[in-house]
Amino acid sequence: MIDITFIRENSEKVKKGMESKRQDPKIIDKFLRLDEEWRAKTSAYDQMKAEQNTLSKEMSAGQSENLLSKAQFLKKRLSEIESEQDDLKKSREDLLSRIPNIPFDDVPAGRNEEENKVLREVGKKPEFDFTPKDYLTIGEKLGLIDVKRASEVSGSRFGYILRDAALLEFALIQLAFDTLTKKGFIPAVPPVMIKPKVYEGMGRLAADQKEERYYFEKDDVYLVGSSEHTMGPIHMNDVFEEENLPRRYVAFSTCFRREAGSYGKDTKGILRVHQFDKVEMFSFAHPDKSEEEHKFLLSCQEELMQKLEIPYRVVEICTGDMGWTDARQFDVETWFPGQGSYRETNSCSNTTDFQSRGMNIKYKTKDGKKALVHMLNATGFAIGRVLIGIIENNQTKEGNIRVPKILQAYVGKEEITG
RNA sequence: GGAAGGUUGGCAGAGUGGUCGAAUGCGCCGCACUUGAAAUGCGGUAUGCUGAAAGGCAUCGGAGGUUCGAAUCCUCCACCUUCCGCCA
Repeated sequence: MIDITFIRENSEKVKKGMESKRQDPKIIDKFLRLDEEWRAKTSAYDQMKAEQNTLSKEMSAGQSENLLSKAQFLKKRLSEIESEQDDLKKSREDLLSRIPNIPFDDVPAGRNEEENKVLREVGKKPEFDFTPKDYLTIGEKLGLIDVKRASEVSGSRFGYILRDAALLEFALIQLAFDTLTKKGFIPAVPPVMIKPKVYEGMGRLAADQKEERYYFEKDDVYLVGSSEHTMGPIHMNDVFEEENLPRRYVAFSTCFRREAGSYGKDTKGILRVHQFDKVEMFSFAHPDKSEEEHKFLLSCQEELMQKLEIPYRVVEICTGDMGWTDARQFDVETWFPGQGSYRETNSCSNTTDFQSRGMNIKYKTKDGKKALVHMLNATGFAIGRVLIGIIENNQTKEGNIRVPKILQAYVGKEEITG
């Protein structure tokens, strides 16, 4: 959630920010109008309530008969005002949930992913003396991926990860945890179900995201789309000592996404599925240092990719393509030779105080005051997509897959063959 | 799934209709005393909204209700603890 005082004082800036994120800036005017009405109503309510409180005190001191009729009138009037106030409050909150985080001033402006800014390309693209195949052809032939059977069992956009591919999954998880816990990240396996109220606070049930979530009506819980969603709330209502920041976690969980609105997009294979596993980094940082922390998380992502010896590029996401909660976002895109293109495998976001406000996560400043922390999240390995990267980059002429050096010890072999 | 008990400020814990935003203790902060510390004494110590400020309003797990007035009474819900059942 965005800072309401900031909207009141910087409405033009917020409108521009919304426009740059391709949201309707008129929402701000509507919001400000309602906000003002709500404040007027609140003040009227408070005044009348004050009158009632005084009256009650007088009655407790005696002479209740004389004052009773006045008290009863106040009671009736108050309940009317209260319901008007409630309506205003609801509409106001509804509008608030339609305002995203505002990008930093120096985020590249742009409408869609075509205007993202490539910062660097790292690693040498493999050269093949044959036409490289796509991961699904190789994976199916070697018995590593089965989407046909998965679709019969579970529907479209599911996959079985089998044999050495399943072993590779655990190897990747282990590699990520080994690498990151050495840097002081706290290892975690979070819940994958989350209460609506908490989810809202994380900004992940906003108007544009709700359709993306799985929801169990009977239990009133959602399935998380990422371990980010339950790692942020681990410090709900906490106050950090300043010296304990940044606090970093590396979490593993399955992620669930309805993929609503992506019909026809990447329908084949396991690139875009309803369920996948992911290692995620999460950080709670001092607001003055969150940009620095953001770069650190990005460097961790790059380190992990470099350990796999797979070529990738780093992209700064333009305003129009950014996430709802983000003030700045980098993506790591992995080279997929079978497709002849870079595809998003990692994302790295600074949500500033957009999530910490909803979660009420603060730190104590040197002069004893409390202020909101900044919250950041970054993909470690999105397993399915990394597998694609490994398979396509390390394929051999014979249709086998060389196991990246660093994973060989985990998997127990140098090459995956049929 | 069944039964019982519980949820109050950083913590412990009092409080069963009005003077309770809340006793007391611990903790924490400040001051005094002290070479320093401990001990002791004095004072302070929840959050949010609103307001230029003074102040006002709200909050005792959550939502409703009764009442002129609710931490306190009623209803529903959530969570915790213990026991039974079930289960990896």
